[in-house]
Amino acid sequence: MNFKILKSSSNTKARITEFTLPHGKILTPIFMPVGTNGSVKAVKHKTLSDSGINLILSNTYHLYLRPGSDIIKKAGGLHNFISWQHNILTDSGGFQIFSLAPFRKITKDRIKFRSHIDGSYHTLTPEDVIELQRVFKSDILMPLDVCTAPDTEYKKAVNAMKITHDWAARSIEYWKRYKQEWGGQLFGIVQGNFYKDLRKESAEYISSLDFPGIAIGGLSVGEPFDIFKDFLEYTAGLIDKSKPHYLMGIGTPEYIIEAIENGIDMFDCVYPTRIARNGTLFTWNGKIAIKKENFAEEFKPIEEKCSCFACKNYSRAFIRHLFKTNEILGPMLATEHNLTFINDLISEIRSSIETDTFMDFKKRFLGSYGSN
RNA sequence: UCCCCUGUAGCUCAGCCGGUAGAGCGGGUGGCUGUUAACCACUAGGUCGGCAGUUCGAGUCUGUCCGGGGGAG
Repeated sequence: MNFKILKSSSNTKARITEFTLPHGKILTPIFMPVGTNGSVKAVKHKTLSDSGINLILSNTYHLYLRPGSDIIKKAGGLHNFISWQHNILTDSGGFQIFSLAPFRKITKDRIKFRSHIDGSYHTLTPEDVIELQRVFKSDILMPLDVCTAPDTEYKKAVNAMKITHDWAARSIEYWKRYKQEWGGQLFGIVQGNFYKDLRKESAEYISSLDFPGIAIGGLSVGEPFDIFKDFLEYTAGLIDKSKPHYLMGIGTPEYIIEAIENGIDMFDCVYPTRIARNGTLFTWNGKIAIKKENFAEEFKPIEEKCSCFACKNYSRAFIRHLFKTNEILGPMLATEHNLTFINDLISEIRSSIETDTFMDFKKRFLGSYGSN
């Protein structure tokens, strides 16, 4: 994978790194848009690649249920199936089974659950989940893990962590048998809920295994921002620094900045794309809800400093009109804009790390963006 | 001039045999963080055209005036 740290901030843990995946080189920090079903909702693949995005996230659980791995196998893998020749990280689906399955039972060696689509019964082992991602030919694979809610009692958190660790070891063993086939990289996931001793144990254990990258899971699951920051800082400080760091499921500009400050290299989130579809847009002066009446006659772009297609061609008034009339173009333009905004934010952050002025940038950004 | 229909929230309209009003849209607010989400939740607006009757009680019945729409001449 050839992981290299290109630049480190002197007064924070922020860093610029690069590594190579089967479908091209990754420069971090990087935000991965979420395309659960192989499509980032409301945007074409070309729109993504044109704006420099070369790593998206898909979901093993969703793709396993629909269309099923047989079809993806017949298509020649996920890249061919969805017609995306850049990198794909596939999440395992542990989080989905945790968050949405109406029925689930986790035992020591497998997970049983019912489909959210038709209620059908399914069983997956950690090996099955790696096998699915092998069929997909994912560039980054994630192992099945057990995610827990913030209010989970200690004993249950311990149990979930132990199962996660056991499955991590099994996943890596299975992956090692086949990884040469296509070069996909398996990341480990740190759990431990909101207990520092468990976070420490998990970070150390996952770091001790032979994963090419380390992910932090189980954060940003409903806890207050201060708790998130506390556990992020604590956990990120304990993972192997010679590997890429991936914080799962964030976020907003504030969360992203916090993550980068703590040495996180990669993150993914539905937030920018989902709020876009729901009519909320990022600007350097904070978010705006474009459907509000006060934008009805604003003939300027969403964000003057933005170079996205929406900002180059359309006014706030028109985009509001698209949303009010329920035109599909509204969510499309909004999504493109929000992804561009996050990309621009991250490239500014990268520049600030280059010049070792990350904290100055953070202060300046939050000063104008606000902390909403 | 006569006849019929009609006047209820910003808009379009519901309100059975009378018991002090609702919806959709629009407005406002909040939410969305390893996607079951172009979604969800909450909220503000009405002396029911005016006046006078009947009635214990009228948006609902009666009279009349005013404003719309249609028809006949």
